[in-house]
Amino acid sequence: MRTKDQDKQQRIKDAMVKLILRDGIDGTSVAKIAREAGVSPATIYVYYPNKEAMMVEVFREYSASPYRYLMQKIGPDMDGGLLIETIVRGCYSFSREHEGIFSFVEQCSRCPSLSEKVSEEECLCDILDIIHEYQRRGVLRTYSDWNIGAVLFAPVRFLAVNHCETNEEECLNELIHMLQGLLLK
Amino acid sequence: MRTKDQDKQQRIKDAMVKLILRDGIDGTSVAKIAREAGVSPATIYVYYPNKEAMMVEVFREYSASPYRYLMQKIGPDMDGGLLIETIVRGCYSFSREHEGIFSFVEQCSRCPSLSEKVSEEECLCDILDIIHEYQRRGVLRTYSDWNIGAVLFAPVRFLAVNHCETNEEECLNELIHMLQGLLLK
Amino acid sequence: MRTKDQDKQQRIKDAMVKLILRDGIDGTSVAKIAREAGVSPATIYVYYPNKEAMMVEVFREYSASPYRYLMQKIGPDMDGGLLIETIVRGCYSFSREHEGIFSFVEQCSRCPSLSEKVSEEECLCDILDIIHEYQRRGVLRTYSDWNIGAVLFAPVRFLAVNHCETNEEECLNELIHMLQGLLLK
Amino acid sequence: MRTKDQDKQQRIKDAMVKLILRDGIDGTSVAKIAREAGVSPATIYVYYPNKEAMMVEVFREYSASPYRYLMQKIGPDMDGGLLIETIVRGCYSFSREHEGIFSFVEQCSRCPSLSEKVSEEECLCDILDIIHEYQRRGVLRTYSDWNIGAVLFAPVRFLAVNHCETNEEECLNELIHMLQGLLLK
DNA sequence: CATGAATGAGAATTCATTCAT
DNA sequence: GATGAATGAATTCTCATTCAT
Repeated sequence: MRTKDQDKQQRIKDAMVKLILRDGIDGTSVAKIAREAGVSPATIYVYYPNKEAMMVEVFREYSASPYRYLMQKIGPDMDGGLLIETIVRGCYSFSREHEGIFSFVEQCSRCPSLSEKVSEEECLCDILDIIHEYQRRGVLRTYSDWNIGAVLFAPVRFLAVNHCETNEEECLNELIHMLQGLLLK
Repeated sequence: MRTKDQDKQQRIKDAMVKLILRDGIDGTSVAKIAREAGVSPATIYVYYPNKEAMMVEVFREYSASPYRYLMQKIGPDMDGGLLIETIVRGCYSFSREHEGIFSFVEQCSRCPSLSEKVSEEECLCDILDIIHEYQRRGVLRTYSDWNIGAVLFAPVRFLAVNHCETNEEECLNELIHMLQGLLLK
Repeated sequence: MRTKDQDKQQRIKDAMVKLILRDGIDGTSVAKIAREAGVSPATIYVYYPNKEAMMVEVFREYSASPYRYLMQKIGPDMDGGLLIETIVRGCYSFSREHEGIFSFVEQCSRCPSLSEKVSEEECLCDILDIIHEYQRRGVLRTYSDWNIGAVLFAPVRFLAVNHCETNEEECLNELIHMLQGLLLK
Repeated sequence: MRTKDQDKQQRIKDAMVKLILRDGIDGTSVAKIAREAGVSPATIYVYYPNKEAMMVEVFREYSASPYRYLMQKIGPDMDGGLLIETIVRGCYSFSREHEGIFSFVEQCSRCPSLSEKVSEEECLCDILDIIHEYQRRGVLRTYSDWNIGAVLFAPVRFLAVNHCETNEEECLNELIHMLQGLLLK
């Protein structure tokens, strides 16, 4: 018995993400993924029962990853302003450092068949816990979770998606400033 | 006969939008669109040179439509608070009244091959002109266009995409309130 | 608009029958059929929605054909003995002259998914009407339809399937003789 | 350990027969058989060199089984009428009690690549020896072996295949009566 | 002996597009 | 302009079989 090759599965995921960044979900076939990953198309079906399930599973896995990335940047003793800055800047740098995953998740979350199977909510969970703590301590204003999520993450992703690359830095600083004014007490 | 043709082309667009809402971009073929529109696949090629061009053209056309929709709701004599409320509420109601177009544009704008051919910027143009006017009159704070767009449109779309249907109304009111605080002088 | 090519559809059926005779149902793919018929695999799907439906439709069509063949050989003024001889000999010669169709029908009628969709009964209908007439006229003994069908058709097909090619003629004569004794009054 | 192995091999055969009854020869893959048998696909290749050989071997084995089943029912001191009744009734009850094997053999015997490798003749052998004995004793008429086989087995299988389930019993009684008339002196 | 992983070849089917009318 | 027929290329996925343990 040969044992399942963890590395192989990772190569499949990487290939998928890379290709979807380049060609979009609808331009990415199982055969292409296999070629890019250096495995046979049939091998993919050892790891996933079908393309749809593969997409859902990888989407589920990666949809949390920007939040995991953020969690590592956030320290427990940050003040409110730094927290907001860290989140916004972190969101943006994630989209640059992990362009593939970022684009992959953005595409999947807009695709009806996929988005209904993975909820953004769950991923937000940990971050919201921290926000709640800051709210309890009177550092951040208390708005509903949906709106906190909406203003903290959507605008910076908007910038990332639309590649306003001129004045990137200034733009980001301004947004941070805006959100600090909006959310800090 | 002009009427007939335009009607046919409209049916093709409607079919495309309807199917992409239901099945996603990658689940929507020319044949399906033709069937849904009640025309022959070949007929589609009378109006568009190929599928890609069709997608781009319709995307281009519809990507401006939420902004056109907004422009009709905005009056020249609104005060700043109402302007913001109208924009946010308009964005949201557009996503509900034109679910297909909203989802279609969201999907296309995340699809690499399409998004690079249609810029969000152009569509924002008219709205930004109005915002600039309000800024000049000292009603709205002056932030860069990108950030104005980011905070005015991205969060409300975030709510629309994630279907936070419980407390929809409250949520929206809160967001409006937040943005008024952020943008009004 | 190109019109559907009746000849093309016939070539598809012929190819299917020919290949199933040679390679069996499970050795016959759509691609092989297409190649044999000189059309593209995709063309087959212009005529049939899928392979299963194609099989069922052609099976249905051909399952009646040995009986149609027989009907042409049977005259209204035959005496009972000749009727039986004609049926038995006709069955046998059909299996020889239309080896493909014979084998195709035999295979399909044993295949669970196909046989449940096409009933032998219907095909027997016309022949049984004639038998009934002979029974009414007191020429043939009255047995149930199922048993009439069973003894008239099954044994001769048994011979055809098992290719008892030595003494083919004698064997057939003997069987005719047996059935005349059994069925004639 | 011998027991274990034979058990495994039997499970493979059982799985094959069960699946072929349900899905037909062409719907039954090695992987499915393995899953149904609770073994690895690779294990099947421990017992058989390939699928074709497995089919042939099991077909050969099982093609004799209705005749073995019959042999157990036939006593040496039966009179001719009872012999015929026992054969016909036995054939029918075998098809009901061992539906899978019956359907499996029927399918295989129509499949060109398999039927040419297994001859019905051999299987009939023992039964024919008994028939010959009855013929020698002047109890049964002397017809050729092919025709004896044809009338004794084909009609009752015809009934079994076509599931004339209404009046099953009467139908069978009638057929027995017919064949007694035909074959008894 | 027994296995799950792995695969090249091929399955059925759909695709975007063009052809002939 | 409009169409259904036709198709080469590509799709997703399964196949029988072998490999490595």
